[in-house]
Amino acid sequence: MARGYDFKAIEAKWQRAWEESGAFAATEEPERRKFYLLEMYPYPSGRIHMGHVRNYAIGDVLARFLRMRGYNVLHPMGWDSFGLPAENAAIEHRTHPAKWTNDNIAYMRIQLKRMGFSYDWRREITCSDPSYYRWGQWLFLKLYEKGLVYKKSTAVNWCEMCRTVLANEQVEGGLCWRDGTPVVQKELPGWFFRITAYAEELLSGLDNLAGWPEPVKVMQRNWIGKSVGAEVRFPLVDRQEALTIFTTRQDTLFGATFMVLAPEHPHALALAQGTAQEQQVRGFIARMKLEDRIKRVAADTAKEGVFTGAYAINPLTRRRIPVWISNFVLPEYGTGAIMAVPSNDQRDFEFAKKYGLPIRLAVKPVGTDLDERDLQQAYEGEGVLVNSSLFTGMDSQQAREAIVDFLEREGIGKRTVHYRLRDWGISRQRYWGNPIPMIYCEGCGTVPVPYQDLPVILPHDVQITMKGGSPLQKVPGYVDVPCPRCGGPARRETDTMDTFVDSSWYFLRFTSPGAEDGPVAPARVNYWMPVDQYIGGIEHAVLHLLYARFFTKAVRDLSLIAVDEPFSRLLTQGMVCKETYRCAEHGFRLPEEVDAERCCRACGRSVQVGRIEKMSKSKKNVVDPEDLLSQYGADTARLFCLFAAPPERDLEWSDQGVEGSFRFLCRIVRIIEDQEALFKEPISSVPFQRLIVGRALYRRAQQTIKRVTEDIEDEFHFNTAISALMELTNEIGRFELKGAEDEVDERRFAYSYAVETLLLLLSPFAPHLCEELWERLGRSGSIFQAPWPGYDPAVVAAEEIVVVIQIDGKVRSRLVMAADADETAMREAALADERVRGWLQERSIRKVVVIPKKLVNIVTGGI
RNA sequence: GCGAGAGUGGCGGAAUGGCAGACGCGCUGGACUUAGGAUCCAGUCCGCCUUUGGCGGAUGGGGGUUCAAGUCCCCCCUCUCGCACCA
Repeated sequence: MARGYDFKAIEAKWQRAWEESGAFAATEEPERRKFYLLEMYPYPSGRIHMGHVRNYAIGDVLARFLRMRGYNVLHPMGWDSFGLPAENAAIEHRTHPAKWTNDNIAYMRIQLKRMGFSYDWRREITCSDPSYYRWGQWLFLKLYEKGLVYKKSTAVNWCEMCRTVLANEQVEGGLCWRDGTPVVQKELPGWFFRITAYAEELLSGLDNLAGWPEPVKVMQRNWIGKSVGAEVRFPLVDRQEALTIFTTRQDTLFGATFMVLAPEHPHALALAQGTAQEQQVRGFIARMKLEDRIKRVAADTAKEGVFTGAYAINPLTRRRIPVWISNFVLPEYGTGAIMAVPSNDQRDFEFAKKYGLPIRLAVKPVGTDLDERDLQQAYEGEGVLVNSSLFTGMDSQQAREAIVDFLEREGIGKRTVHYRLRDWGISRQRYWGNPIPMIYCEGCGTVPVPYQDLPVILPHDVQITMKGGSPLQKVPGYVDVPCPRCGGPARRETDTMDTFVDSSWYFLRFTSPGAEDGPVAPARVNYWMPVDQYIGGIEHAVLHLLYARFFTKAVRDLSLIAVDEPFSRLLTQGMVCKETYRCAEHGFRLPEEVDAERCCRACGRSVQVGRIEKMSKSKKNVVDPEDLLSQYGADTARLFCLFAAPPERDLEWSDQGVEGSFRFLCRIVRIIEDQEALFKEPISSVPFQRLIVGRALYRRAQQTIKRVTEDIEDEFHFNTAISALMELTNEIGRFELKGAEDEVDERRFAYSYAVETLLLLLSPFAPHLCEELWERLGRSGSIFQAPWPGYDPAVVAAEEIVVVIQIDGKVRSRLVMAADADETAMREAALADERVRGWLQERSIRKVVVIPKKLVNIVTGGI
C-alpha cells in the first residue's frame, strides 16, 4: 500500500465508477439552471504540465461545487491539436504529425482522467479531426460570403526557421518565440479575417463584461487602440493631388509647419521625382526597406528623414510647408502621413530641431506667456489656442470640435476614427492546420469550395521538410483539382488556417459536438451559451480572447447563435513558478543535480539559487504531474495547487507544501478510520437547542459551511476555503467522543455531523478520497449526488462573543458578552471592568465608541 | 515614457476601516518509540521588564484623514506584467 493511505487504489476505483455511471454527462434540460464552465483546452504537446493541473483543478472545484448546488453543469474538454510543433516532431521523431498528435492526445487524456477531472468526455473535441475542422471551413466560407474574409498581399512577420508567418504575439522582441530566430518582414499574399469591422463593438462590449479582470480589458482596449480625430487634406503646391493626414489634435493645425510621410507612402518617391532631392530620397527609401522593421518601430530608434523637395499648403494658415519623409511615420497607421506640429508634439519637435524646421506655437498652457522661441520641448497638454486666426484664445478641447466642424464645412477634412487593430492574417504556409477551402481557376478566378464538397480533407501522404513552401504544394492529388464552377483545371489553396481560428469557436461546438447539419445545433447552443465561467492563462488576454469575441459576433451575425459575448466571467490564473538553480559552469541545474550544500554535483561549485520563475524545461525547474500522481495521488496534487495561492496569483511551488497537503488528507483518513465503528451504528440526531457539549463543534461545522460556500462562490478563494476545512479538521481531532453516559448520543451526533460536513465541503477539492470515505461512512450513493450542505444563520452566529476593550485605540481588556448586548450594556460593562478602571485612573473620558458585537474604544483626555 | 497590479514573520499566504500574522510550511521542545524523515502535544513577529503576566514597537518609506488605518487620501521608493515613435 502507498504511504499514508492507498490513494492509488482509491483514485482508480472512483475514476472507474464515475466513468461507468456517466456521472458528469451533461444534457440539455431547459427547466434546470444551466452553468457552462470551461477551461482553455490544451495543445497536445505530449504530457500535461503543472499549469494544466492548476487550471483544470480550479475549474473542477467549481464544476463539482456547482453540480452539488443543483446546477446543470456543462464541463467539457478537447484538444487544440493543429499547429507547428506536430510538424517539427514529425521530422525529429520520423513520424507523421497525425500519429504524433493522436498519440499525445491518447496519453494526455489518460493523464487528465487520472487527475479525476469531471469532464463530459462524450463531448470531446479534436481540432485536427475532420468532423471538427469541416465546420471551421464551413464558417470560413460563410464569413467569406459576408465579406468578412478576403485575400491580400501585405508585409507579414516571417520566421525563416518555422517557414511560416507568425502572429504578432509570437514575435518577442523581434525574435520568434519558439526558436529565437530573428523575424523578418516579408511581402506575402494571404487570407484575412476582417476583425476591424467589429472594432467598435469589440471595444464597447468590454464595458459590459463586468466579470472580466480589469487588466485583460485594459489590454484589449490598448490593442484595439481607438483614436478619434480628423482626416485633413493638405493640397500640394503645383500639383493636382493633396496629401491626406490623420490627426487627433486638429486644434494644433495652425502649428503644422511641415509634413512627414512614411517611406512606404505611395507619394513618397513621386514627390521627389525631378527635384534635386530625388537621389537622396530614393536612397533613403531603399535603406528603410532593408532596415529591420522591429528596430525601426522601436521607440528609441533615432528619427531621421529627408526632404522630398515638394511643398504642401497648410489649409488653415495657407502657408507653404515642406514635405519630408521619415522612419518615425508608420505606413500602416492612419494614412501613413502626418502633419508635423513641433510646438505641440514631442516627436515633431525633435525632428524639427534636428533638421532646422520652423516651429510655430499653436496651443499654450493656460495663464502662461509661452513663446515658441523659448520652447525646450513640445507642449503636449491642453491649453489655449494661439496664432490660430479666429480660433485664437479658444480652449483646446473645444477647439478640436470647432475646427473639425470648420474643416467639414469647408470641405477640407472630416471627423474620422482610427483603430490600431488590424485585420487578422490567418494564412499559414504549413501542413498541420485546417485547409483553407478555396480554389484558384484561371478562368473563374478565386472560387470557394462548394459546401457539399466539405470538408477539404488534409491529405495524409506529405513530405515535411521545413524547406520550400507549404508541404501541401507538393501533393499533386491535392493541389490539382477541377474548378468547381467551370470544370477546367484549377489549383487548390495550399495555406492552412492559423490554429487560433480553431480555438475561436470550439466553445460553441462543445454545446452540440455531434451536430451534422451545421457547426452547432441551434437549440443546444442557445441553451448553453454563453460560457458562464471561463478559466485560463493571462497570456491569451488579447489574442485568443479577442479572436473568440470576434468570432462570436460574426457567428451571431450569421444567425447561428444569439449571444453577443462568448464568456460572461473570466478568471485568469497565475503561473506556476519554482526556484531555479544555476551553476556557473553547467548552467541551469535540476534539483537532483544539486546537493544539500547547494553545490553542483557535476563540478562542486556552489549554485546560485535563482529567482522564482515560471516553470520551464529550459530553466530546469519543472515538476512533472506524473511524479506527483505516483507519490501523492491526484487529490493531493489538486489540493496543493488550490491551497498554495489564490487562483489569480502566481503559485510558488513547494515540495514541502505538497507534503503538507498530503498530511492533511492522511489526517482525515485517520480520523475516520479510528471511528469507523461509530459510523456503522445508527446515530440519532439532536436538535441544536439541546446541544451542550457538542454545541461548539456543531456550530463550527455550520460556520465552515458558510465560509467555504462564500469563499468558492464569491471570489474563488479556494486557499482560504481549504484553511477553513483544516480548522474544522483540527476541531474534530480535538473533540472528545467519550463522556458521561447521558452525553454520548449528543457527542456522537455532533461528531458525525462535523465529519460528514467536512467530507461534503472537501469533496470538490479532493473528490476521490471524499467519495471513498463517504462510502466508508455507510452513506449510500455518490457524494456528488448529495446536495451541498446548508446552514442556519442563527446557529452560525455565536450567542456569546469576545468584545475587545480599547483605551485610546490600544487593546487593554477583553470581555465575554452576549452577542446581542446593546450599546449601553457594552459601554457599562467596559467601564466597569477592573483592568479598564486601572487604566482610567487620572484620566478623563472624552468619548466612548461602541461597535456592537465588536469592540468598545474609550477615548480619554490624557492624564 | 504610459498603463495595470503588487510590496505583511524564516517561507507560501490570512485579515466587511475595528484584537495584524488565520491556515499551511519550516523551526524549537516534549511524548510515544529499537528507530523517526510516521504520529500526537506544546511553542514559534521583534524588543524590553523579575515571573504568572505585562509594556513598547512592527504590514516598503514619509505625511494625512479617523475614536480606530495593512485597509481610505497625498508624496516617494522597489518589484512584476502589459503597451510603447499609434500621429
